[in-house]
Amino acid sequence: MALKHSRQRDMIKAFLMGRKDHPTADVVYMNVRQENPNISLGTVYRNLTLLADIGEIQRLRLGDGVDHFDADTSPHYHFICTECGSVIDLEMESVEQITETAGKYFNGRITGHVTYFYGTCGACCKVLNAQ
Amino acid sequence: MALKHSRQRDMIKAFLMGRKDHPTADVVYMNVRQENPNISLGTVYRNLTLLADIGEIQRLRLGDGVDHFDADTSPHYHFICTECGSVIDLEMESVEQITETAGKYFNGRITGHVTYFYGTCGACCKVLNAQ
DNA sequence: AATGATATTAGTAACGATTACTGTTTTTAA
DNA sequence: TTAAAAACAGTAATCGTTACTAATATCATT
Repeated sequence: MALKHSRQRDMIKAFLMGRKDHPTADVVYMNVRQENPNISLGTVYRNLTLLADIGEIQRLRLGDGVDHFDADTSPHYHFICTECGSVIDLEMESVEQITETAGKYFNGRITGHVTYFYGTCGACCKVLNAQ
Repeated sequence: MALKHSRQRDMIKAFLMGRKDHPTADVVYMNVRQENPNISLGTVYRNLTLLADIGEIQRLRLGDGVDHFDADTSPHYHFICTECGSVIDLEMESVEQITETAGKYFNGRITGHVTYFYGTCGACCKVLNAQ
């Protein structure tokens, strides 16, 4: 099944690259539809999965029951605001030593870890302080 | 709404305490049903949510799209085998300094983090080596 | 022990996110 | 230009979970 070019896939990838938040499939659908009103939600899901499978985008499972997608495939950490739900990149280096530490306590093979941080984002902190 | 005693809730809690894997709601349902065939799946979900809300059990979102539950409420890390999907406790101390590190790179307030490790568990390593 | 207020239940319907299906349209190599 | 197959739009189905409702169980008060 050789990959064939698709205008829909290009639009989805381009949209994701233009965002630094981390949209869900539905948000991608809503936005890409403004440019191509005929695009199908299934097409969005299929291409997001395909792009994630070939490593051109990253799928984020942040525990809110909805998948988020990120065009930045470099390993980096995420922060989720418990007030507004926004997802923000953290510009910190990967803490790989945590994997090694975990390995000492485990008889299998640990190949990686997933970490996300939660709390209150800057904007929500302001709002809360103003109240 | 004062909490009232419920035999169903007791059974669910007791079942969870007897397991050191981390069953899903459906697994809890299947098992508790052997003792009480009339119990409803909704009752299982409602009580798992209630028990998690009052802190008697822990809800785990491990990124596989299904919630897992753990009667061990002490903060500890989990390992997920990418071969067989099993979830295993890691006996390592909490790495709280990762939250502080992240805080330096962020202008909001970070209150916690979620980390899970993945790789190949001991049993699956054996099987893979034997092949 | 009987009463009554209400928390909880079983059973089922509804929900939201995602995937699968199907007949049609695009892509692309020959 | 043609033809194989990848991708599509549209829709139905699936899956985990939550919401609803009438009946039942719990429990403090009599």
